[in-house]
Amino acid sequence: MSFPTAQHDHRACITGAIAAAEAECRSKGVRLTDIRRRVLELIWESHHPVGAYALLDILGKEGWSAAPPTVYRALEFLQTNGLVHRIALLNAFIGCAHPGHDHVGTFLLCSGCGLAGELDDAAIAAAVVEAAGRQGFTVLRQTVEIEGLCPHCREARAGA
Amino acid sequence: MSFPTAQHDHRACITGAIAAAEAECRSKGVRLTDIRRRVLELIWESHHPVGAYALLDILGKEGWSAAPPTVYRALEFLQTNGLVHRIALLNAFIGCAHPGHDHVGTFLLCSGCGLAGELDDAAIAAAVVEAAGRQGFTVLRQTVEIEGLCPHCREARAGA
DNA sequence: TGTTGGAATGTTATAATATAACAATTTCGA
DNA sequence: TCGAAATTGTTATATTATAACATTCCAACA
Repeated sequence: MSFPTAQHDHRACITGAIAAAEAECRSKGVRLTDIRRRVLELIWESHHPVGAYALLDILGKEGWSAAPPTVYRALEFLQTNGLVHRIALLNAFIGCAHPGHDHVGTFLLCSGCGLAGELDDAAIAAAVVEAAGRQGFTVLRQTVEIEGLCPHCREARAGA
Repeated sequence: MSFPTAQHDHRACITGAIAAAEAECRSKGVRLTDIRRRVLELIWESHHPVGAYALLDILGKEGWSAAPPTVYRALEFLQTNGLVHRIALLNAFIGCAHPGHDHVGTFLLCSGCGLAGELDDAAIAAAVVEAAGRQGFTVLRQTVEIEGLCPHCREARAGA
């Protein structure tokens, strides 16, 4: 699973994600340039899905020559290479928990705290393909975004 | 099912949708005003999901005093009352095929022709709740958007 | 029947998200 | 080193959505 928990080591998580991205890019023969790597790091450093303009602000403060296309290009590269996902409901981006491993993007979005987690659930994907198939529809890509309450926020709400 | 087929009577479909909306609003004690009804009709008249600004253009040409808030307010009302759905991937709106009947929005979006259909599949919804539940996550709302090829476009592609 | 209060709409301005188009620079193999 | 392709810089603009406040409408009530 990958819904963030309190005790996970976020620093190590970022380092690992970058290392995995480096490996993935090497194996694909594509270039994880400075700006692309930095955008990926920023996305992983955030505890929530991040918007393009939030990334842009940070890059600007860090001294990068940054305009919207700078960020959107980096994001496009990262998406194309399976390193980040775009959450359509939020217009925001989140690091991919399983780069390289071809998979469907399924996300849990907590309405309480804003945390997001990626789910890799074969049963959902299968049910989607099955239901679509019954209509003669060929599935190319699935977007499953689940809004609700994470364990922590549910507790908090129940307690109140 | 509700993926549009060639032989369905679109005119009758719109009339029925409006009648259902009237009934739904009456039973809820909310007002389907002229502008709200017209927006709903325009959405049903379109064979594809429609963007807010496309609606705005049409309303303008029809002589309504229309600015963005006009349309967005109508859309918000229609969404709140379960009469239209917003497709997050397209920033566009589609008539709800099952108003009144509380349900999850699951959509088939054809990448070939742009047609969209609504699916009401209990198995997908159940799989989502099940998978989320295993993470201790309480589901409030599901967004399932399935991109792919409708039967017609698949044929066309295969033939080419 | 007049009035009054909340709902709905009008209007102007602007925020937030995303892309087009073209120039300049970098990279990397031939 | 040269040249083509990829990447980045830069300016401008398109697209989607909301804030804020004024005005109008409408239904319930005195």
